[in-house]
Amino acid sequence: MVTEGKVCECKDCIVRSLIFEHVSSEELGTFCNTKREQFFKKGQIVVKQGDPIADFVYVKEGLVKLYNEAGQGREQIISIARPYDFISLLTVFSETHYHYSVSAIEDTTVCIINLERIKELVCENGSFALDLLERMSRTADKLIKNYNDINLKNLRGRIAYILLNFADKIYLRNRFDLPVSRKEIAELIGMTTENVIRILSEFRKEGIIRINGKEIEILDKAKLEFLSQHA
Amino acid sequence: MVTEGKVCECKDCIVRSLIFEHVSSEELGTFCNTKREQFFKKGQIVVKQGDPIADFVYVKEGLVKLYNEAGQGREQIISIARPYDFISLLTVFSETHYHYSVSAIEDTTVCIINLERIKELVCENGSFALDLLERMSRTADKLIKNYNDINLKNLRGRIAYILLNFADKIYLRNRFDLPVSRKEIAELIGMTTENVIRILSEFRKEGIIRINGKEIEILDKAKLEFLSQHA
DNA sequence: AGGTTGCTATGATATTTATCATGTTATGAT
DNA sequence: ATCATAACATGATAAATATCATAGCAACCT
Repeated sequence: MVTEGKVCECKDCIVRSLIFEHVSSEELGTFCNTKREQFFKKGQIVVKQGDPIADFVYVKEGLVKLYNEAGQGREQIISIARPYDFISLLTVFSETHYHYSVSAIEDTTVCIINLERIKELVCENGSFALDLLERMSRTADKLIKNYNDINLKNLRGRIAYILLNFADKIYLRNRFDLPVSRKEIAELIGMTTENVIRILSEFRKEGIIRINGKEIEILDKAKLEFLSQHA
Repeated sequence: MVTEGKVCECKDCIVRSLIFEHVSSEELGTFCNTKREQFFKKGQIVVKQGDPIADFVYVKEGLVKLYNEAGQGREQIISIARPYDFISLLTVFSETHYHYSVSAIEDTTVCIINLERIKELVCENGSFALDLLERMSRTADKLIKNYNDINLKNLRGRIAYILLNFADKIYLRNRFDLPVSRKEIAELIGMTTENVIRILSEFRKEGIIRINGKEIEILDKAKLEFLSQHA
């Protein structure tokens, strides 16, 4: 984990207020002295699988992917995280080394807090502890639901699902640039690269989407929703 | 959730000491007054998806399955939980209704604590809060790893994997009675019932296992381990 | 004890998905 | 601007998995 970075200009950081709404001004001041921001360009590694865990990290701005390097150069993408999502939440309290890697898929700024500080705050502030339990609970639940949803779908359903996810959850519009390659989409939803390309081409031929390189425009959202639900 | 049950005879409950090792005798006394045990016969439902969440539940003795009723009468089994595993951990802090059902797959005793009491303890006792974060973190991490492992395997690898899981993690021996049907195995590892039956038959013909109805004996563990890793 | 339902088992066939090969285009480095 | 590499795209074929059908056995209910 890169340890340099300037101290957070806290008054501009809306992420902080969402996370630490139960923290008093005094406690907040303490954090401001130690919290750091780090900027990563698209493609850079934020957290490396196997590195010792020292920090609590969350996304302030940008987009990252969480992935598992499964051996033989293979990757499995676990999720794509955006602002307000925690990155390392699921392992930092139970392991000494990161189980996943995190890298930026768009230019990204993360906030970094020493994990010991977080643990101290958990011990001192019950409301904060409960809030953290809630966020961890929600993150885990979402992942499980996602895994189960994906596993029930055929290949067309999966592509429909992920396109709708980009449109409705990440970019909030029907026209966007994919932040990842076809290969990475395959790693995220458990297909091969060629099949991702084929299904996207089918959707283009069927007039469901328009493709211009990385740029995707959804033309028939109702059809995508149908495919996502009934596949 | 069934609400009747006799008060816990705490001195016999080794589960309690594992979970609440940071709790003082005074706090423990408070819990003893409110914690309840409930017995469920194989097949009975412990927690029903959609029911409002009021309790914190864990397995004292026996075996349960966590499952998602996915519509059209279909189930997806998320995991099998045994003593010391939490059952409802992943949703109780972030939702108002259970996202999963839980039912006993062997005769099972669970301990039940009112969730508000747990939340109060989280607020009062920082060490307990940290311990709970660690357990939740570990549970979630295990599930994610399991999903990712399973998704990389073909059908023979999945059957090998689940048989080894029963042998090494649940029954701690190479000969055991399956606690679930072939259909439920299919729901756990994402296959069809017929394929589970076929692969088990293949393993029997290849001399890898011996099958006697629900009773399974592993004859060639090295082969199973190989199949689990290279499929 | 008998009947009903669910589970197990096997065979045949259909469908889905992966793999391999080849060519084109885009991107990044020099 | 050029070259090399990676990504995208398409076609053909193989492999894996699901589906459908049928029969026998086990478990549960009356």
